[in-house]
Amino acid sequence: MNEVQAKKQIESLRNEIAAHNTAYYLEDAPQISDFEYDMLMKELRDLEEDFPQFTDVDSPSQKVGGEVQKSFTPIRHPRPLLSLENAFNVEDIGAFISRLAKAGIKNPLFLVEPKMDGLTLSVTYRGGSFFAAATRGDGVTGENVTANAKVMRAIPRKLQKELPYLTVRGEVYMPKAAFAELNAVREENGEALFANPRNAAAGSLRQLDPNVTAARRLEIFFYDVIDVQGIEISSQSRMLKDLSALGLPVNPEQRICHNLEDIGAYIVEMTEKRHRLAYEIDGLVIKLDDIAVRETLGATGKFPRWAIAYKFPPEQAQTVVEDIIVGVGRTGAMTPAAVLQPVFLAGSKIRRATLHNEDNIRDKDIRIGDTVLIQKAGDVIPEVVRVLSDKRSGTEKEFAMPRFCPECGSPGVRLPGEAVRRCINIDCPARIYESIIHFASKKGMDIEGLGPGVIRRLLDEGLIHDIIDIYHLDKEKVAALPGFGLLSADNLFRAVEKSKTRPLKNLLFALGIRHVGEQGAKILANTFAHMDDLIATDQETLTAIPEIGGIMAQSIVNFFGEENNLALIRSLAEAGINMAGETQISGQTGPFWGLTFVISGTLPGLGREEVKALIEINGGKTSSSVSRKTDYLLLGENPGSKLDKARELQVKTLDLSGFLLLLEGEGAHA
DNA sequence: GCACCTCGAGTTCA
DNA sequence: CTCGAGGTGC
Repeated sequence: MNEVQAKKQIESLRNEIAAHNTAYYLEDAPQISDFEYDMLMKELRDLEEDFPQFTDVDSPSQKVGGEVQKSFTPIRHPRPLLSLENAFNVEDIGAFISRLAKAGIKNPLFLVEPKMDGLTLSVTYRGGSFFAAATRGDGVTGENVTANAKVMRAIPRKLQKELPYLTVRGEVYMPKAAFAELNAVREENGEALFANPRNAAAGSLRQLDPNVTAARRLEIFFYDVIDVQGIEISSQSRMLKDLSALGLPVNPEQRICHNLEDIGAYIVEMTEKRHRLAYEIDGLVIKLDDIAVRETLGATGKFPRWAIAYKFPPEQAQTVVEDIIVGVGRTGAMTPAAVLQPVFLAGSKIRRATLHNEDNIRDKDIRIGDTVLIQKAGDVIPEVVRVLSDKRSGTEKEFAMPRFCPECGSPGVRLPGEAVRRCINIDCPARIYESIIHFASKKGMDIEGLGPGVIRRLLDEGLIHDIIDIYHLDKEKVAALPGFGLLSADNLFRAVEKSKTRPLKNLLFALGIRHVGEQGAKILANTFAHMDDLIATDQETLTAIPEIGGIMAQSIVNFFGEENNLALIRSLAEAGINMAGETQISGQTGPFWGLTFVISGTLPGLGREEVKALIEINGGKTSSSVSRKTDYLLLGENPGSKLDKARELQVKTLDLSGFLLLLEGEGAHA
């Protein structure tokens, strides 16, 4: 094809796609199938790739799957969308029921529904017509996704009855089959795959371009009325019938239960049945059916008292340990990992699982060739639960921890009383590589664009050998690297330049002094006015600092006793890196003064570090684990074991909206 | 010396 | 998130 033909073809494809895009906005306009639409798009992309001279930012191909969308307008919910307390076993539900009994509720009636694994959407109708839709967001403020919800066929434009006003809450999901189909197409097109239907649904709904949403099959089940004029709501079961009569999709799978036994039986039934459902569920929601009774209960902290969410136990899978390999970390720690026969588990393909240390392998008696049961701890990190020993054939090989570093051959030493074996060679290539990653990381010098991949290449090409080389890179040589250009080399240089002004605490963390982590670095940077003061100090002075004991002090003194390290710091100073400490934030002020927070799970909208900074600015402290001294556990999505601990110790919990309310209200000590 | 808080270090997949 | 180990208070 010549240029002229290509240009013509590209234009006509763009027009055709644009026409279909507009058609999606119009009711009952003729629609092409998802498949045809994708094919048109693919053809356009291919052509644009072959003839980049015709590439145009306005092309419909550029609007799909591009950059992360950030321009949805925030919408404040009329009433906060509360999240539910979680139950992980029948005992938790038992406790929930006894709490109800204690509150004087006799013969309660429960409505139990599947807990859809999707994303919450609130939809508003005015005069019986679709008006707006918003995501849950943090519960108080969501994102306006009206344009996208409008193209979802599962959400009716008009209700069967003309209510003056209705805001309902539902869960958007992508059926398993649609998810599989979508991923198959994406794979064919060489696009990134979605990990699971929920991510696919979320990704499809949160699109700048509603055409993408329209092309995906999204469904919704409604299950709650936030606000209504025109009908009386007396019970959950009645409400579901009413919603259904209005033409809103409602999950037919639901059951009335009278007691813990009923609920337990339903859990058993659904645990088995859930794999046969067309959509994914991650638990069951147990609600008091009677709305009037609910109102006598109200809400505790941030959860309504009248409902609880049961979560299925983590999915487990069987696989075979094909090998056990040993990696070497920044400190020389030799960490064994199981290479697994790839297996799908909870939305991702698992190939490896950490085995922590040699003792763990011995305790669980894990051998190469064993069939093992794995699960994801906290829904993310795979772990070997146990060996299925009756599947042993006798050909399995016992694993022996190597005595020498697999990277450099130096001895690996295990100190008495320690669980890990460490490579003792300070110049071990693996250790240098990991040290540089640590140095450039976010909590370290925060050099954007200098991640593991780039560092690997710079090392391999001999452009860097050590940390200090980062500040003496040759721009032309970087630009000449495969995959690099003038622009990316320039960006890297700018990021390196920017890192020179980081606060001292970042530098101290970046240096990777043993036993000095994020917290330790912060304390040191607040105590010493300058790096030179820290270098000149002695062990005694260090030990006198709160939170710094003998071992940490020793480690710090040792570090600055090494000529290599001093030379590195001198060179860094010459390169212009900031060495001045921070003036301590003083004063006992802020709404959170004296309060300790622990964060669990992922927080929608806000990053963990941002929340942490927010707490500290307001005088509060954050900690990584729940204890009796914890004032609040801040709950994100999918909280892990910290929630169990908090419940055990009766620590108060907050979700993000409750947290923000606390901050605004300044009633933190009430 | 012990119990209990905290922190550090390593980790998986998209 | 989990594990191990350092720091502190009793």
